[in-house]
Amino acid sequence: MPLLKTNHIFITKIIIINFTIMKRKVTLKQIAKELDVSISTVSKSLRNSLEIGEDTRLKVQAFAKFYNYKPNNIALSLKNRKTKTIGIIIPEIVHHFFSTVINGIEQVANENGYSVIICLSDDSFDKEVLNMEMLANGSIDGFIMSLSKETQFKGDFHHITEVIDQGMPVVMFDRVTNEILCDKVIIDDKLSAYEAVQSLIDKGRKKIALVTTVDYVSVGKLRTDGYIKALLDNNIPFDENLIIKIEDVDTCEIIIGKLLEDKAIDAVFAVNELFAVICIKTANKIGLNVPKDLAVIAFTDGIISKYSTPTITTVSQSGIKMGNRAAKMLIDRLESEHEDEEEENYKTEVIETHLIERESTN
Amino acid sequence: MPLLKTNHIFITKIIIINFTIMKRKVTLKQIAKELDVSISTVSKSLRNSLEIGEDTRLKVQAFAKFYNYKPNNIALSLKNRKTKTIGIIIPEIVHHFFSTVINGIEQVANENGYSVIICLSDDSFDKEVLNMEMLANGSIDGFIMSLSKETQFKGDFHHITEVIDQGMPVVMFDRVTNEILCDKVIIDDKLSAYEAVQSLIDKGRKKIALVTTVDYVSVGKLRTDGYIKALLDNNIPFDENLIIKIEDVDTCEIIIGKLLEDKAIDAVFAVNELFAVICIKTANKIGLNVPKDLAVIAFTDGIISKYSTPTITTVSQSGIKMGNRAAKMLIDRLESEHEDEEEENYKTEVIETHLIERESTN
DNA sequence: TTTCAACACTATCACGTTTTCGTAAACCAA
DNA sequence: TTGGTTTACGAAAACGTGATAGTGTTGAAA
Repeated sequence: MPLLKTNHIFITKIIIINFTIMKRKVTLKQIAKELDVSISTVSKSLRNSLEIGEDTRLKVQAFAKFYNYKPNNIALSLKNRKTKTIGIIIPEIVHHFFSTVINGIEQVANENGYSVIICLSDDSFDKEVLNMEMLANGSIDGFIMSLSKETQFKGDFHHITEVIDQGMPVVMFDRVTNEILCDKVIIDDKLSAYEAVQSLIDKGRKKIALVTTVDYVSVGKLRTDGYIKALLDNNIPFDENLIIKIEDVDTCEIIIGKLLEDKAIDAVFAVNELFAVICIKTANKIGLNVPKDLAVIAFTDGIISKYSTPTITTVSQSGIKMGNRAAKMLIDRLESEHEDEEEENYKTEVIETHLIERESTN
Repeated sequence: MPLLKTNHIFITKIIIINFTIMKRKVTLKQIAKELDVSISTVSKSLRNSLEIGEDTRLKVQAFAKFYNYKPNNIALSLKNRKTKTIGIIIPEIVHHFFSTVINGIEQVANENGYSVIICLSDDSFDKEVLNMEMLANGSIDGFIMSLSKETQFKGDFHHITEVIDQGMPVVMFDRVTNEILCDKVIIDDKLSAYEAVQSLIDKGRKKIALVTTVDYVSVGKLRTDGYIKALLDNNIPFDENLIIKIEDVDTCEIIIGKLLEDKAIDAVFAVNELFAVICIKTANKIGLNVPKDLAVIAFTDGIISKYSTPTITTVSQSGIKMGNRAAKMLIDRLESEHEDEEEENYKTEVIETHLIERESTN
């Protein structure tokens, strides 16, 4: 109690403690003990409650400041039953699109005082389930996720239903499914593909191939639909042999080579920029000039398209914007949830895309 | 109590509860109440303690399983005073190298039951400090980080010292500083640069330019040292005008163009693949052929080098491996910390690099 | 019959907060 | 003096868990 009576004693005492506990995180309890008051008094003083007399209040505040007291997040999380943390589950992170989405999420999250905790499914169903279960046990307030390939293939979404049933909000983006009711952020894959193919047709291309993924990936399917619709709307016969579905990136060069040589293609629409750049390289090898002999458009604008030679015309989907929107939707739901319990009006937001014309189409 | 006497009643009861609390997360307390035993009994039953009679034990386990009981992570974290979570702080995530490091960290973390929580500094000192303070208040057990440009520029590391003093282990990678004592994972930037430049010299290149970042970025500085040493060791006069330091990526093309046109360069060593690909594109524009007229080597092997035309020879530093090692070091320290308090023998691990020869050097 | 152990469970505390409620002491009016 | 209102603080509960330390009943050995 005489501790703070004079500045001198105050300082002395602090230095001693300083050496003793070595700046280790200080708690309310320790402050209380040191200052010979109750924990409640310390807590209230730090929140500047008028319940506490000014002397005590200032004393506690000074002490706490000196020790750099910060409330323990875990304790707060437990007490408030919310963690101010968003869980992100994505198939992979070494991927331009996904990392831009994370960036977008992180921006909005940070602005609103949320942290993000990231788990990778590696496109594996089991890892996706495991990670979700792990995070769902109290670590986070809500999910933002994009489905793994395997999950889309299996069509098993029980792990997602489960967390939603537990009252934990989920926002899905890009690779979504109709079988789950929740907020979603997507682009209009079909329309964007349609417009891309239409732009090729407008430039006089007649025989347009599609290089896509296997069917169960939702976006691949939708983009294929858009491709077909564009052809049919322009009275171009649809030839199934002009669609190739890549399963393994490492061996796809051969398949693409065959396509280019055998079919007298004059344009390629690729569902991602990796496929597109491989097409260009393969075309060059067999003596085709891009864009003269072969026009190439890729879905998803990334770093490759920008720096490839020739640069690649792409359908740009802003990952940042998707991330921003997804985070906004999730946080809105988290913060409103208290007021009106269970007024589930799920929304699906569509992010606009636009064509970035570069050298690979003339 | 008669609840579980017959299967019929058991099921009925469960369905009723199911409708009532809607699969909301169940706690020990709720199970205890429902089964009319104490919380301790439930807890012990679930950990299969022999203290509890078999009947009760099985009953509790069945009930818990049905309700998909999982212990609350936050409560565990508070109790055990560890979160099983690793905090990662990096300058940016939309960056091939950093995302591979995250991937590497996540692998090892997951194998050891850890989650990762990621914060981006956006190369800003303030954001780095803020994020660290946020995470240091109990959210994580330790840090893995790479310094932001601004932090390196300011040379202010008090936020890092602070968390280390609090007893929280820190592992730094790639962009590190000698001013902080902690575990580190780096590559031998100087040696790797030396070897890259030497390989250019071995191929007969005489006038080798260096395209690098501003000096305060630690790795940029080290790579410059290696470049200079290689030149001198080969009796090639070192010309300061052949070093250009890029501050702004968007406007650097002009500077690079000037360099190529004015100086009759026959090779470029770029400290990252972005600079390298810009060099190639600029060279092409002014009529230089890569690799005939100009050889190009880049530091850091990424997606651009692989798909650029021509493909780019690079110094490969495995981000995955760096991430693996960093995570291993951190976890080792976390798990051993209890046994021998403060036996701080910090290590610096050096990840080997190797040259990946591609088309941009002949 | 007493004593001791085994059994099967329960009470309590601690982790670090915040918050609600309670209560002495002091002051004031009647 | 009595009753009532401030003032200034403290006790305790709660969040969910797990460990430690009980506790009451039963059965068996002495």
